[in-house]
Parts: sequence; C-alpha cells; structure tokens
Amino acid sequence: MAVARRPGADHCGIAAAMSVIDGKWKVSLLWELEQRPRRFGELRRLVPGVSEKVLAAQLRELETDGIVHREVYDEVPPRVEYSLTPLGQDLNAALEPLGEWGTKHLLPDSAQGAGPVGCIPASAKAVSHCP
Amino acid sequence: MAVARRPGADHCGIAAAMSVIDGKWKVSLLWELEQRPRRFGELRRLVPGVSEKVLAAQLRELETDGIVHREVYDEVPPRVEYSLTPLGQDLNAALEPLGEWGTKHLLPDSAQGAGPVGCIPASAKAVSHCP
DNA sequence: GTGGGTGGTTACCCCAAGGTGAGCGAGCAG
DNA sequence: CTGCTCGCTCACCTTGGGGTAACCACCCAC
Repeated sequence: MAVARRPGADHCGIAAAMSVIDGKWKVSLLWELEQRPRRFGELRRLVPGVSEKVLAAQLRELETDGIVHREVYDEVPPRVEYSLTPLGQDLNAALEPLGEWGTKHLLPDSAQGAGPVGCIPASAKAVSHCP
Repeated sequence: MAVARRPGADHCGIAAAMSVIDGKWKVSLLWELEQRPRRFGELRRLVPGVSEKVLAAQLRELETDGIVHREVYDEVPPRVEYSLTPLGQDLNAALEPLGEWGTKHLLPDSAQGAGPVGCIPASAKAVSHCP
C-alpha cells in the first residue's frame, strides 16, 4: 500500500475502502477486470508500465481482500484467470461516482461525448485500458 | 502524493480523482471540513497523528486542486480557516458510495445502526473525527 | 538447440512521502 | 523576563512501495 496503514481504517468506511484500493495499479486492475476475466499476461499487456512483481503482489492483495477471484487451470501452458468477485463488482460500482467526478472536473477536455463515463470510449477497438 | 503520479491521470477520471485524494490524510481532512470550516490547529487536533508539516502540505495540495478554500484573517493571534469549495463538496459526495461500501463490507462490526453512513455516529458528543 | 510463451519468485536498489524537531514573529498572561 | 499560542517553514532522517533484472519449470515450434 502506498500509504502505510491508513489512519482509522478499522472504524471508518472511507479509510477502509481507500486502504483496499491503495496501490499504484489497483484501480487500473479493477477496471480491466470489470470488462471480463483476465489472465496474468493479459493484464500485464493491458496495464502498461506495471512490473510483473508488483502486478502479482497487487493481485494477491486484492485476492486476500476478497475483491478478485483467482482460478488456476492445470493445463500444460499454465493458465490463471483473475475475475471480480461480487464484492469487487460492488466496489467498482462504488467507484463510479468518483470516476464521474474526475472526468467532469479534472480532465483537460477530451472524449466528452463518449461512452458511459468510465474511461474507455464505447467505440474502443483494440485499445481497452483505462489509465 | 503517496503514489507517484498515478498512471493515466490525464485521461482517466478515476485515476485523476485518486491522484487528488492521494495522501495519507486527505480523506480525513475532507471529512472534517465537510462538517464546517476549520482552523489549522483545530484540524491538527481533530486528525490525530498528522504532523504539522504534512497537514500544511496536504491542505496546500487540496487548495491548489481547488478542493478547499483558505481564508486568512489578519488578526493578532493569526487565524486561518479552511473550508470546502463547491468542487470539494462534490468530491465528498462522490466519495460517499465508497464509504458506504467500506462500512458495509469491510468494517468488523460496529455502529451499524448509527448515523447517515459516513463515520461519525450521529450521537457524537465531543468526538468528531472519522478515522 | 534455440527461441518463445506460460505464471510466477527472489534479490537488490531507489526515491519520495511522511515523521521529527527546531525556529519564527507578534502579542498577551504571569 | 519568561513562557505560551498560532500558523506555519526549514532541515534532516526513516520507511517501504515500487522498479529492475535474473531465474525457474514446463512445453511447443522452428
């Protein structure tokens, strides 16, 4: 976590939530996983800039927090799929207003007529990652 | 900011918003300022654990981001009051679902019948800080 | 045998966020 | 004269999250 144990995470909802999404890439991962289940290498490609070590670490944190589910398929090229749990979907929903606020008030000016509100323009072809 | 320039903060609403509330104490400050305007020393007392240096720094960041307003009264014991701008109030509103999610899914179990949803039990007497 | 792709782990280093403590300039209480 | 309050600022120092790179074991295609 970027912020060492957020103060009062044990009795304040916002602080607790913040401590869960704390980590440079967590919201990006949440965003990618919201689309559909993803594989490790897929996430690495979709979220440019993340290192394998940190990707593995943050996925593991999200898993122990009950946000993502990790499914290992015992095939011959090993395969692992990460997906959002119901809890994770709730979290993403709870993050939506924040994203709305950000796009409305902070973003320079772009894609103002586009999709729902998140990040990806609804017309996205190959590009799919939010940040 | 705890996380060095969140990836894609320039074209993703959530990342942009996260970069604004990034900082160990920002959400606590937001919470305290939502109640009413506060003075510097007041905030220091309300948010236990924060150092003066960091308090000043994060308030300044919030100010340059247009989240809080800083009013200096040129009196003889110097007085400075911080308050939320409309933008800051919007931000706080956008954070509410996140707080709801946190209290519902993360908090051990406490004050479940209490106030609105944020942090403070509606019956708060002297205690008033959220985290 | 060489390269690529699979999903990781390990060791090591860096830097910025945050903590610590001191000081300041004016005024008032004792 | 000393100390206390208020709202900071300035030097340090520490901490740990994140980056870098090497390595592993297994298999397939060339």
